[in-house]
Parts: sequence; structure tokens; C-alpha cells
Amino acid sequence: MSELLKLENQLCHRFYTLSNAFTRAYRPLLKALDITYPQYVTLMALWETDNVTIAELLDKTAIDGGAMSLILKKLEDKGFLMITKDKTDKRVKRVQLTKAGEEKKALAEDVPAQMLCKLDGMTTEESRTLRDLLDKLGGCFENAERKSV
Amino acid sequence: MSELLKLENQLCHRFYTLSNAFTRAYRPLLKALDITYPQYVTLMALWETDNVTIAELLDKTAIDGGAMSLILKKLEDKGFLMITKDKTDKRVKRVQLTKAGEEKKALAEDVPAQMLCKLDGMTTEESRTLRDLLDKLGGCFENAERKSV
DNA sequence: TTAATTTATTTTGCATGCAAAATAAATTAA
DNA sequence: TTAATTTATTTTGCATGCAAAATAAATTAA
Repeated sequence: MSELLKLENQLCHRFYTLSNAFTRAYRPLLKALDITYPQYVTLMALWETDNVTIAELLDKTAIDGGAMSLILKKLEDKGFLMITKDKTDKRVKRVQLTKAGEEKKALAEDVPAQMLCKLDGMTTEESRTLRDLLDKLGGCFENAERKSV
Repeated sequence: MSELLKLENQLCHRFYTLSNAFTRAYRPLLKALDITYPQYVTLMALWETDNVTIAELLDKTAIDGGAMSLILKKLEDKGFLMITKDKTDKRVKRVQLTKAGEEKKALAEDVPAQMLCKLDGMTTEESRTLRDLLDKLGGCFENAERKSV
């Protein structure tokens, strides 16, 4: 059996597993806020910088364009944001938090700490190292995509 | 702006992004084999240990049960495996590679190397460190789930 | 032994992730 | 200026990921 094809040797499978584990871990916390994980990511982006273009939001969140359409529609239905056409360029749409959307932020303040709590086995130092390696890996992918495109 | 809610400080968002990046990177390689990423994971598990229970496969791959049902059905339709009822316990189903499924392995041998190729920025040492930290993080989640359940 | 419970797997309904096609508006080229 | 091209976003069709309900078979309890 070639070592390279063993499941336990796949970096990708660890990411697959851990990414799902994160979403699962967030679910109960976010359910209290009546949002899903990608909706949370979208709101976090808006809490940082409001009144942005959909393209800017796609860039910042790395959410799929097709999915973002639905996510924004749902967040609009829930009354957390408003979508308006840009006056100058009518192709462009702008996303803006409503009062309710801004207030949601206060309720979300506790979420990151609750999540860190679940991961108490990791030291701060380890988290930092991990984060740096993840960013480096992300860079590799960007380069690879640039090359192949 | 509280630092904790910034998108760039979220470990989870890095996993979300990287897991998707991996799937995207694998797509062209796997398309040549006419399989998707979860189907590839399922086959890798079977190439390691054939003739296993669906429950064992779920355990090893960490794929969702509901999804696995469909994945196995598709792989069966493609002729890569067979699903049979266990003689002793009729609740249990066993999954077995067909000749075509076993032969697929030879075609997949190159995939891991091609993927590593895309990630050439990482040193072996960094990959190892990353892998160890990922495993530690995975352990945290298992503990957290055990606690809450 | 029959009913209640447990176990293994599938089905259902919803929310993405993705590629590709479709739309609509703006910009560039002939 | 009109046609061709580009850009921003949405829609479509397919493949998961997930929780919860449904099935079917085995095991345990009364």
C-alpha cells in the first residue's frame, strides 16, 4: 500500500474534517442568533466595514457568488441588511446593515470567546504557529491558482 | 471594533477557506478520474481496507451518513463497488470494491504527488508541524463534543 | 414470548459550494 | 454611433453536510 494514498496522510482530509468540525461547533452558538455559519461570516464582514459592494463582500468572505446571492436574500428577509442598487453604476449592488443588523453584533460578541473555550487544549503559542502556517498554506494555493490560470 | 469579531482573526474562517481551496485544487485532478472529492475519500478508505461496513466507512472518512448513502449509490452506479447485505445481521451492509474500483487505484496513485506539487512553498518540516497542530486541534474538538454530549 | 428499545442505514428538507449559463448594464471597438 | 466585449450579479443544476424523521432488523425487558 503506497503511503501517499493513505487517508491518514492526507492534509486535505484533515482540513475537510476540521472545517466541518468548526461549522458543527458553531452551529449551537449561532442558532441562538438565528443565523448559519456563512451568514455569520457575512455579518462579521459587514460589522467591520459596512455599505460595501457585493463583489467586495465576496472578496473578503471567500463565499461562493451563487451562495452569496441566497445568503444576502435571507439576511435581508430577516431584516439584518438592505440591498440597494448603486446610483452611478446600476450593475453594482450595495449592502448595508439595518439597525437590527448592527444590534446583532452585540449579541455576537460572546461567540468567539465561547468557541475559544471549546479549544482549550491549544496554547496561545500553538494557535499562533498554526495560524501562521495556515496563512502560508493559503499563499501556496493562491500561487498555484495564479500559475494554472 | 472588538478584535475578536474581526474576520481575519478567525481560525474557523481560515479552515473554511482552505478546505474549499483544497476541494477546488483537487477538482481538476479528480475530474480525470470521474470522481468528486468525497468519492475520492471513500475510495481511498476502501483501497486501504476493503469489504467494510458502512458504519466503519463513516467512521474512517468522517463523511456525513446521509451524504454517504448517495455517494455509495453513485460509486456503485459507476461500477467501482458493490453493496451487499451482511448475512448474519441484515441491518448491516458491506461495501466491496469491484475489479474496476481496485484498478482505479493505479490511476489515483499520481494524485497526491500532483497535489503536493501545488503546495511547493511549504517545507517538509512545516508540513509536519502543521499536521501535528491540526491533529491536536482535532483532539480538542473531540473532547469538546464529548463534554457537551 | 410479546412489547419496548436499540442499532444500522436511508430518506427528507434545508443550506451551502461550485461551474456554467443567463441577465443586465457599462465600456470599448469598428 | 451601433455592435462586440466586458463586468457585476443572479439563476440553474448538481453534489454534498446536516439534523431529524423514517425504516428495518436485532436485542432487551417485562
